[in-house]
Amino acid sequence: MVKPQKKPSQLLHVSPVPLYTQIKEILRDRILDGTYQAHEQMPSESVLMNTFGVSRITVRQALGDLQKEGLIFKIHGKGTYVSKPKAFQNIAELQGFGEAMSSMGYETFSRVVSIKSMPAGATVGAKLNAGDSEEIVELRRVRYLNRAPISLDVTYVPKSIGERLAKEDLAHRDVFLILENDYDIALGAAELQIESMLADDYLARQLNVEEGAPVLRIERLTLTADGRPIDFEYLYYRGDAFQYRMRIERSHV
Amino acid sequence: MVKPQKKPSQLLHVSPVPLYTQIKEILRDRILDGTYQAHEQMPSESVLMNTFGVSRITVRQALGDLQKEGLIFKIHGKGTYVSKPKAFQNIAELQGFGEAMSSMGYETFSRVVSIKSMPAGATVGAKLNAGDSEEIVELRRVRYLNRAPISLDVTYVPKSIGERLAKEDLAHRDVFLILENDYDIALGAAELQIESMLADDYLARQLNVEEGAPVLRIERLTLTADGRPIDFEYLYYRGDAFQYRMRIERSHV
DNA sequence: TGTCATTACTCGTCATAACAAGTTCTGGAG
DNA sequence: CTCCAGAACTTGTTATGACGAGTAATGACA
Repeated sequence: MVKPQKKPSQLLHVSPVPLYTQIKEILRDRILDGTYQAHEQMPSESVLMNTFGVSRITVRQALGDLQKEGLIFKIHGKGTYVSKPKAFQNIAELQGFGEAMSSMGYETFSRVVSIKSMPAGATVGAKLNAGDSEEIVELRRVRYLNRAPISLDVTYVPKSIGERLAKEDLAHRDVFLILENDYDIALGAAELQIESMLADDYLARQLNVEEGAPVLRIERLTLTADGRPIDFEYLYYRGDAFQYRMRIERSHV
Repeated sequence: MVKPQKKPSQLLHVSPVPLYTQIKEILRDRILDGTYQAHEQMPSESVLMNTFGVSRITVRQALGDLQKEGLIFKIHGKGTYVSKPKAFQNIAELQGFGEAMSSMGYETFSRVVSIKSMPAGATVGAKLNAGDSEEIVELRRVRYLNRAPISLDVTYVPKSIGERLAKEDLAHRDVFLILENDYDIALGAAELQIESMLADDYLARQLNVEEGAPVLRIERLTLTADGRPIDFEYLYYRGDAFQYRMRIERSHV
């Protein structure tokens, strides 16, 4: 029997959005607007079942999602509680190189080493969700900080974007900012992978270091807000001259 | 009706560990040992129900947990697939080494190289908000992943905490988890600094690499939830054997 | 008064059942 | 042969029911 609801709220049973999502949103609102105060109580599952007129499974799925978000936590045998509002946003923020440096007051510019169209190949193709033989654009730049070379950036973007980027002032403008401001592409998250390696001959020349010097190698795949990969880069930083800094938050609990 | 199991494996129905956890472990093992190959299919839910002799709810809970761990992903209407092992591991979340690795199903342990009390000194003192001559505890551990040395951790904590830690099972337990669970210290954020360097003689011996091999050097200052520094570490990772992965979000929009 | 068993609450686990909503394949109609 | 409807799969959502396990308050007994 699917009795929609008697007294309770305006849950839509025929809606395209599932019940547990609707309940999750309602509860989240109540937490954020203070209806449920930080660090105590929360109606029990059976109470929520009655107020929303749904089954326990549905309530538990809503609560489970909120727990994953870190908004609430549960204690077996006692109840469900509202977390302290601490863990809101990751301070780990996605920034381009120039963005980060200029916000710290450093003078930067980039020298474009090369920019060319080529087949994606297996590795890059997989990252950018393109076929091996699909044409993409590779952009190589050396970034300078206070006139000293600091990193080599090898950037891969889809051909459509690469051809537009080629016309831009890449020496002074950040790719991230061009994508966002000029092309109206909302950026979402990035996946990073960091490792340590030794400079080979090519890298050593570009970064003006000895061959065999330590280099920080970062692989970065940037995604748009809706999750499509749009920019894949290898960043080779001089190990002696740069430190990658970030701040990360402990999840919930 | 609680029919234990007919043909299937050795699931313990009376065990203190829930069925879905047992199934999760079994499936994770099969993924890690290659029984289920990367990036294609996985038995469907109904197949798993039959093979394990459990209900769909139980299977789904096991699969859901594995998905949260990033080992698998699902496609509505198609099936469940094994993630490519590269597929990030997680997010901008503060985790200890063991925590991160064991959640991926790897076997880890630590060898305590030394643990001693000493004056903080200028650098560490500044990080931990202590006077130069204040006594602090230094803990050196080599972390092993599948029996191979993977990193050297040099940890500095206030004397009061260090003396308690000295009595703990540091070979198998994460300092983060001890602080949170046993000492009731809520952790907040951490500040990281990453750079690339070459292994010196001492590091080379500890990590079993050649002198001059690339090493990832991470400086990490961990703060409690209320912002007090509590743990300052230098982590030296073998550059050839480990990659530091993370996912960060674009802030504003 | 102090101890302990009972009870009533909480969340945790698991079964059975049904339908919805995607995907893929197949077979029949044109 | 092409195209499209439908079957046969998949995962997604939801209901109902039951018992287990942890917590806290009650009340009886010593």
